[in-house]
Amino acid sequence: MSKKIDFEKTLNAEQRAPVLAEGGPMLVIAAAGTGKTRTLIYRVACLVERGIDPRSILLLTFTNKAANEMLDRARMLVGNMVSGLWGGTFHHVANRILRFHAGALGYTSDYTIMDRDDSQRLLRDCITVLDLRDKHFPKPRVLLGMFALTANRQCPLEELAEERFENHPVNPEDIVAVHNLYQKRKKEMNSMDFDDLLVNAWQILKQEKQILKNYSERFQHILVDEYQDTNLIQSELIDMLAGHHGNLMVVGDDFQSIYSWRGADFKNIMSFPDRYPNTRIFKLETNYRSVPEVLDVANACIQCNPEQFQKTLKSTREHSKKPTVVSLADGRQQALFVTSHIKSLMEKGEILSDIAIIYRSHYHALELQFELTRAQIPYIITSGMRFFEQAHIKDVCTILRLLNNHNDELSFIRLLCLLPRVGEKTARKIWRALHAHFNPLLSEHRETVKLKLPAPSREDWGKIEEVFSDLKPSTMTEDFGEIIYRFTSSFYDDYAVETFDNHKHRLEDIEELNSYTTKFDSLSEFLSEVALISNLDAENEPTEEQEQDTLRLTTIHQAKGLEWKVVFILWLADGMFPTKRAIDEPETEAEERRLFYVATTRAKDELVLCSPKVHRSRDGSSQFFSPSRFLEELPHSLLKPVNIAHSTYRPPTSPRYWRR
DNA sequence: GTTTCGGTTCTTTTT
DNA sequence: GAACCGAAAC
Repeated sequence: MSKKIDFEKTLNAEQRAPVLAEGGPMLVIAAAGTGKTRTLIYRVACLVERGIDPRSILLLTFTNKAANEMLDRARMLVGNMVSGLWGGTFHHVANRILRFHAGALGYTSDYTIMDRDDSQRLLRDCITVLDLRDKHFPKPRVLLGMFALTANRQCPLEELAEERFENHPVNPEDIVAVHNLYQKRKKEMNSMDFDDLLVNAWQILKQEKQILKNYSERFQHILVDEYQDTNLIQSELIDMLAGHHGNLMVVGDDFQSIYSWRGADFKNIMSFPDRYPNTRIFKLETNYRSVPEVLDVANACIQCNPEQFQKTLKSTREHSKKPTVVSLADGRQQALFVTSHIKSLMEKGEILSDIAIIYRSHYHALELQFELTRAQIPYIITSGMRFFEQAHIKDVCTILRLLNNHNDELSFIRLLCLLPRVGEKTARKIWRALHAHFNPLLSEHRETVKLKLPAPSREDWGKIEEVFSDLKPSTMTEDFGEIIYRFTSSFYDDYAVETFDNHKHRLEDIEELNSYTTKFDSLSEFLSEVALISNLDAENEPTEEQEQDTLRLTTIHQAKGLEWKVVFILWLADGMFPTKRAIDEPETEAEERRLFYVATTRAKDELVLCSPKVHRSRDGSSQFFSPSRFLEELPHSLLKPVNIAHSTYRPPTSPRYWRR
């Protein structure tokens, strides 16, 4: 039994009010850096301390990282009393519900979760099947974005398509046809994409009254983080679960709503008091994080979004220096400047893990990565290619996925395409010959594949067969890392050496994947996690030496909720940040501004805003930019300008220089 | 008929 | 780099 928490001492009055409140609906408007996470954790701790069974608490977060952090910190407060609490992202919780009840929608509980790459491949095939492949037909990634919006906002796809392609030679009916086929194919494959997880969980609770009753009776206390970024489906899921008892605490900040492109609607937070008439509203406005000079910039920035509900961050910290704006010639000079500035910070005794570089888009940091490597400054990137989305990781996972779900066409195709002289056409033909069903453990199934394969690939197929031929059933449930080991040693090691020039690195990744399996009790659980977690390094606890001394590079989206002593924001140029697409689109531009607000409020002590003038493409062309409107619209007195664009720096002459 | 190879073009943000 | 397209090779 842990000792009593002293709420008086550890929380301020603003935080204490929602933490110690009785039940009922509560809306906590928590501005950046005001202890939002702290409030949620202490609320959980308070409930547990009052004797509430942790199993009746549901804590919904936006990212895996936030969920892990909260559960860890709650554990520190009340010890193992939090075990049994359901905490995680909406997708995790939806998945957990669906594993029990997917049958009600015609799935089996072993359904596969498709990641973005899977969805795009399937979509590409649907377009081909319907004979719609054409230069002017929208790309899979565009369609996928639209499908996600219809799913998460429950609005008709046809209208969305008409609006989106008003002046394009695209027939909205074709888009609907692709969508229908896509939905059908997923079901045949016993697979769900990310949106299906939410929509199907919602569907089950809507149609199966008894299931809804069970869950809503179980979860007597529901807490939701980052509520401003929920979409319609998510808010309805919450409303269904919490509807009866209304013991619902949502925490958020409309200023930090940065996911509307994914269907998030900050009207959810604005209309919360209307949906729950006896809502108590709490406000957290005392910022403990940033020096006043940083908050002045943040406050001034968000003033430019007239539609927002105005509130002002109050600082508790001593005055310090103003944020600097650095004018730079181009991206390379920016990289050089950031690198040398970091070096001088290190000389002053700053540690790397207190510094972060944040940016709008992944490619904004490319030149910097190059320069940091040259300067031997260690860094970790919380963005870009995700660990589990890399080709070699996905290749290895195909056999596990097929063992788990025999209808997983995408994995079957991917597996066969690893063989020489086998491409998509051949693989699909064999899939049809198997009647869209392949159980790797059945020798007759494996034999059918062998007979249909072209001669040059049969030898390699034999190597893959070895993995399954004398597999003990216990291996599949207890030690599926063994399957990965067998697959690599008999087949994939050689394949990797022939296929990738960085095979050594890739094989190390596979070993890491293998050791990761030990954390899981079942194959199905492991595969779910692989699909739902985005980045092994970023979302799991960093190892000690990483935490000790590495610089962090991250997109603003992924920096949400985090803080560093020193923050650099890259590419504050009109057309980069805000992006070209957002300029003169009032709503998107407002969202970009909120993004800038999120970026600035990550800084505790020092904020450095970088504004290069020229972007050099790899083909040698140059693009000129004005400074970001987010800088121009701020009162100039708030910033300290530094101009090094006209120093002795000479831009590179050869574009080839950039090729790595 | 299919796969593979080589050249070209483009990169928002994520579960 | 990776996704896409057209041409060469099997």
